Amino acid sequence: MAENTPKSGHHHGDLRNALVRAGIEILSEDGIDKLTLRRCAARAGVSHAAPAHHFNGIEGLRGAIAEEGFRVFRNYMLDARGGAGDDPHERVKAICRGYLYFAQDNPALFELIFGIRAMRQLTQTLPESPGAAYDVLRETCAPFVPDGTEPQFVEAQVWSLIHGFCSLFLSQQFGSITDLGDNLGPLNKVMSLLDNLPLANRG
Amino acid sequence: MAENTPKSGHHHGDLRNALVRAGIEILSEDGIDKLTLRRCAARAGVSHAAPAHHFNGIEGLRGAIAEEGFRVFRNYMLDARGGAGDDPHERVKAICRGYLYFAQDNPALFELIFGIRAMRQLTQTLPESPGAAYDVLRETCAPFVPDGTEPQFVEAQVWSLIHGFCSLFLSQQFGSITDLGDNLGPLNKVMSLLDNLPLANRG
DNA sequence: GCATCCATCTTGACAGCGTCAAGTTACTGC
DNA sequence: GCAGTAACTTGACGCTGTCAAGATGGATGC
Repeated sequence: MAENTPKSGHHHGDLRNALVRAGIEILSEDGIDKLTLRRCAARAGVSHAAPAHHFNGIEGLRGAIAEEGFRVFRNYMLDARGGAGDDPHERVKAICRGYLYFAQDNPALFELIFGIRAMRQLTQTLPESPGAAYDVLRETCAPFVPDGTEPQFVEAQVWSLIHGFCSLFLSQQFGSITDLGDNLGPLNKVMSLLDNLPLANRG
Repeated sequence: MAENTPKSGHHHGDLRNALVRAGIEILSEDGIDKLTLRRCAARAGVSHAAPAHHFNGIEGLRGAIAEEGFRVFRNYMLDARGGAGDDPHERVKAICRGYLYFAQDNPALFELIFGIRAMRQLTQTLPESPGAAYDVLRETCAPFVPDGTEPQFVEAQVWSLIHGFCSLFLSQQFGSITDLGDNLGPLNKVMSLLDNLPLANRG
């Protein structure tokens, strides 16, 4: 990332990436409420108005951080799926595990990229990042969509289930059944709804 | 509501409820970003610092509005379930329909009460309101939980599925398949995951 | 009937926020 | 070496939540 534009060394050199990095640090240390242009500026050691110049306002900064967030998110799913075998059901459950691990490890980042109005805006203004993450879902769900039919339905089933679970998990709605560190029991139980997902018989 | 404390007519008489009402109006007219203490004060015709006195800060105001939101939310589920018959699967799908209708009719209120950190806080500081709504889920899921076992698992399955669906719906992730006003096709398809939910055989 | 108390609400101030206009700095192209 | 321009600073503005201090007026005690 930092090697992307190393030679554009005007004053700071790589302020844009420094600000994104500062923002991610603030997110994980202080939470989403403390993610402000001025705090990012202070942490990067520049004036209070510098970030606005690079990102065209707070929404631009959040978008840039979200891009990085989607990249991390996608890697969580890919890593989890890499450890699964070839069984299609197992692969779906694997990306869901990655989804949950990402939420658990990066709660504020999850909130930033999956907040309702944030997500709506992101899919419109910079669709590539969520798109690349969605592709992982699409590939993994492919064995379940019959040839010639729309894939969105199966994808919506899987996505709704895991997204709802993670959102409720982060807001501590499963307090009594998910307060253990890596007890995946509740996740597995919820995900068992997908056990009956029929495989498409391909011609 | 207004009749709850009619006699405490000091200066304004019922400022607390007036502020909650103003807040709900602002939410539906201008969105969650515009819900501020000062705007509520202005709409209610009082000084800028009056709301803080009643609600002990912005979080208190949001909590009071959320209480009302949960009441409305619960009624949406009850209304939908009232129109369903006795079939347990149909009743579950009915409350999910109510869940979605609530989200559709009150997107900003949905965001207020179901935002991740908001929800976490609400279940701790004023658990009665979300609790009353949760009871509707619990009752409706009861036919699926075997005697003597924990009900949380089935509840988590249903809740995750519908909560995820509504969150993604509100953030327009199902754009191409849910842009019709009352086309419940996508919801029904996603909810069909629950068709195989086994009924508990009661002794 | 009157004094007192106190909850209710107002006023004024403060720091932090995003944003904008104007100015300064330093690299780049010629 | 000079002009042009991108990068960044400075200072100001209005809006936000919060706090301290003051004003108001109904309720209570006598």
